[in-house]
Amino acid sequence: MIKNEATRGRPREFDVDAALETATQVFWRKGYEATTMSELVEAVGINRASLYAAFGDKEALFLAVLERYGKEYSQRPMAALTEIADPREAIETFLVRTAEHLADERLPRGCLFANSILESGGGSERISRNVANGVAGLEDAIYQVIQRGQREGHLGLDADCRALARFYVGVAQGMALIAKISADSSSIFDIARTSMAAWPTRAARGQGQPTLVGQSL
Amino acid sequence: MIKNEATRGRPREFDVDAALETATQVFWRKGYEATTMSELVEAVGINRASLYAAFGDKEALFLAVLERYGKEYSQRPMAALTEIADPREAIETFLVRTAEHLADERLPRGCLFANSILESGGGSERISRNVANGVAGLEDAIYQVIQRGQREGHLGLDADCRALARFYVGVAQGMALIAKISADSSSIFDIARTSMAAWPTRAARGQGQPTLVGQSL
DNA sequence: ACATTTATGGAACGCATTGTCAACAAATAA
DNA sequence: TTATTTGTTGACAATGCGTTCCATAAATGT
Repeated sequence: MIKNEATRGRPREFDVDAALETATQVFWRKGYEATTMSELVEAVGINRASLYAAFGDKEALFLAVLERYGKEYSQRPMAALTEIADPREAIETFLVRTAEHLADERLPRGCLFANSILESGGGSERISRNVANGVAGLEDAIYQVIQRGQREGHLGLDADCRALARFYVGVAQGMALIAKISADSSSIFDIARTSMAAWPTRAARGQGQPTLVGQSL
Repeated sequence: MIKNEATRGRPREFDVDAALETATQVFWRKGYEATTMSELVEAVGINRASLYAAFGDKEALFLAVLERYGKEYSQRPMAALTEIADPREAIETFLVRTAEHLADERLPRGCLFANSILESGGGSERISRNVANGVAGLEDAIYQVIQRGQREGHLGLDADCRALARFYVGVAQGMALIAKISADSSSIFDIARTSMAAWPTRAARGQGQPTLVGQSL
């Protein structure tokens, strides 16, 4: 976390959060490796040493950017998973909001998390772990929704909740990747819409009658 | 293309294709930006100048690597789309082979094409176009299979072939992304298997495509 | 044999990049 | 005021990067 207040000494002349937002845009557009500190310095509009003093080195700055991105940009899609009672509708809304996020022309292309995943391997270990944790958190949130839906009878007991959760995470990531290369945003909406056809209805084709034994994972 | 034969002069002491394969591994593991020429020189085991003489600069080498990767590694999954008559089985096999490719522990993590998508924006324009063309080619190949299946009556006439093709491309990309971060390869097989549940049967359950708030095409 | 062509090895160049330093400025606490 | 703490500034060091050059080695054609 970046400290934002000091009781003694000269106060900061720039807004930390605004600087972080600007840095986010640059990293998002160009990627971690390809972004230079000089670019960041110029974009943020402060001195080089001030940037280092406030955030540490490039890796620390990027980690702060990732954290802020998670709170600022992925909140709206993720919220659908807890706001909406019906599990199918919750996930559909999550996907649509994700697509809207990816299609927003005011923002850089793709998803910063997904972009960072592709870079993992060449980059630092901490960055990879950070992003991997974010994705794992998403899978878990989706899994909770689906499992609750199964308990409440919206899904058949034969549905594989873990596989479904993994599938919708994969769909979201696929959309993010396509959004990076496709100028036409209709692709990602096609993907979101089509993926909902994989949703298991309770009366799945001819499986045995549900047992009362709680199973899963 | 790289010339491999010369009638006059001293013959090359290394195998061009083997060098390209080694370079592929390095780029694949570390990414284009993060890979240095020194690493490539060391990995290939030849001299710096020889590498430049044979392939040109870093970008040209990477383009050669991309071309070779397309032929060497994506051929087997793609071949399923033309080999197998039944459209559903063709796409399912394509996905499974893709998953097998991604799960192969002898190979670097992820898919080189998918990994390279990130470089679009930070990297060169030619690389972006190259990768985008590859993805567009995949979408088209899948589209052909689905459309043929529709003509031959395997799919209902109400199926949206374009959306389906985009969906399965997105699934493949999502799998490639998950393969980068998940140590457990069961995730990608879950994704491949679950995505086939979105396949439209001829006697689709009455309602046709699910409704989705907001936009489409 | 000689001239020509190409590959090799190692050093070197020019430049970009990350990160740091010491001096100066501006605030608070006493 | 004075001391202290902290932010700002511009320049600078240190390193690593992609790329090229040059002398040498090894093949072919005449």
